[in-house]
Amino acid sequence: MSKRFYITTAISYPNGAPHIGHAYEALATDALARFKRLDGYDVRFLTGTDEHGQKMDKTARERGMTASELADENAPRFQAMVEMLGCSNDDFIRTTEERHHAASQAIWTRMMGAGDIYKDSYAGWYSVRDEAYYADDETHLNDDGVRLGPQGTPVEWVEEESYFFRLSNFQDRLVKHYADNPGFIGPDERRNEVVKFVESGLKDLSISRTTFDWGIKVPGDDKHVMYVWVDALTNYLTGLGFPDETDPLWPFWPADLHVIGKDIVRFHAVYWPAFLMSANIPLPKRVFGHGFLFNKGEKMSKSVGNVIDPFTMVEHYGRDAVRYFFLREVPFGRDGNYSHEGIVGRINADLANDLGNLAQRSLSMIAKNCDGAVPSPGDLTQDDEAVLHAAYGLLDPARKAIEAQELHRVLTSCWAVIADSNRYFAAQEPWALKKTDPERMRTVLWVTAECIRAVALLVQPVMPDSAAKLLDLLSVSPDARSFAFLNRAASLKPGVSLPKPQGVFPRYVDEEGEGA
RNA sequence: GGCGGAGUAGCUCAGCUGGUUAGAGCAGCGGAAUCAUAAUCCGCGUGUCGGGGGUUCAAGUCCCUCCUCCGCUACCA
Repeated sequence: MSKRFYITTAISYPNGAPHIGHAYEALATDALARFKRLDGYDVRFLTGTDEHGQKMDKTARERGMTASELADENAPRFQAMVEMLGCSNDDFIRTTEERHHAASQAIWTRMMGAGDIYKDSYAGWYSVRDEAYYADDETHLNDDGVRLGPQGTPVEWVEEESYFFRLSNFQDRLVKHYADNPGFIGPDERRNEVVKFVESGLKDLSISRTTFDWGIKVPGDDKHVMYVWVDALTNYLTGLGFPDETDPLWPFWPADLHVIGKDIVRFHAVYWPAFLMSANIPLPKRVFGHGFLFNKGEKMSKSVGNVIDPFTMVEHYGRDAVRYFFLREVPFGRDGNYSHEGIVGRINADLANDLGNLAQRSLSMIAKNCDGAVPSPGDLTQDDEAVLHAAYGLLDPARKAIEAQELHRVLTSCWAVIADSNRYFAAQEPWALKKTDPERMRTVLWVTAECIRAVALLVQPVMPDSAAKLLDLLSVSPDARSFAFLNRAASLKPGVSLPKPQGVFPRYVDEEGEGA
């Protein structure tokens, strides 16, 4: 039985349309999932939507609809986005589904049973304008005797009955877990922040609300709905059949990797493990917080008008190009920038010129000079061996990079081999060998095709469609495309006929009058 | 305020436990080649490594200090 690998994205909050940040997380996670699948793992990849909570309720009211209607309107747009991006998720969960209500209530009951949930009242200064509670020292009295919050808005003292989770009891266990499992939170700067945060002391967490009812009912107390995060985080369990531990999917738990945005690291690296400890469920192995995307250095916002719709983007540049751009350009875990110029640069320089043209120049020589079949190589020279060695040598470092979610590194090293191959091709001058030494020409073409095969195999996770086209051009059988074939033993068989070469990565040409 | 991170070529960044003339990619300039998607290959960088001080035979690389920027600092998600 192959090794299991359970990977998730955060679930998206569908109070609006999907934006590029959602797309980024989904495509990156998909690339990681595909990599693991190609590397022989039995992968389960879950994504979905987080549909409860006050914000959904509020947005729906503003639009004169129910939260449920709003969720039903937007959730399909997220599903469509994931599909449009070519994501290979095995499931798409919506937290409004019955299965999820059952799972959330089950984990609640377990935490309650462990004695970690108690009922009390939540009291504090509440600003209606800010929709936020403030601590005593965050407020002050102004000259009129009115108490104001940090934003300068009036606050009032409110008390709300609430269930609390004894988060304070988990401080030591969490700190120990971070120390014992240095890979639990990535990248390192995020772990640092979380550890310091937890070490500075944890307060119990209010985990129910009575001020609105758009949520999952607290078991045995219908006045309360669960705090959205209790519900949202639990989706990772629901996706595997929890609480039915006889579900065939349950063995995938604990999750190998939760891919999330850096803004919600705390929920995943502090609250979530504490909930699981309380419910006596094993902890996920790793939580990775990726960075944010900026439009030419500016944060995307509707008011600035620089929000990019992922659908538009993919339609315009192509799915694989968009996937490649984000995963190559932005070191995963850091913030990144995108711009029309940046994307076009990657499409033309990396895809069309470096890889696309390498394939085209070598494959068209094979088509014209080798009867359209894989050429038969003669003895290999040191130059041949060197470039092949580099190509076959891509896999091990790539595996290590993926363990740390460093997708960009995989691509950088692939392109280093592509550059090697172009240099090799130019230095060997097969077009000259055609007249002087046809056997040597065939060898050079075979070696080049092998390099392309290796690279194509390894870029499959990032550009599934384009990589498939490349492998088709090399007549690589569909069942010979996993990483188990990324070696010399599986090299191209001389004599196998090849289809007529055609461009895989078209060059991007700006349309007339198109702005950046 | 507290904690953490970062300031290196026009741009984006590598530079681990201090040690030959500080590197890569992109952009720019010049050349070669013509198999190929006008793609490819070769050559070209006098950078105060944020400022100042210090330790050392030797410091982007350690210590001190100052400046600038960024992140975290719990109940919207």
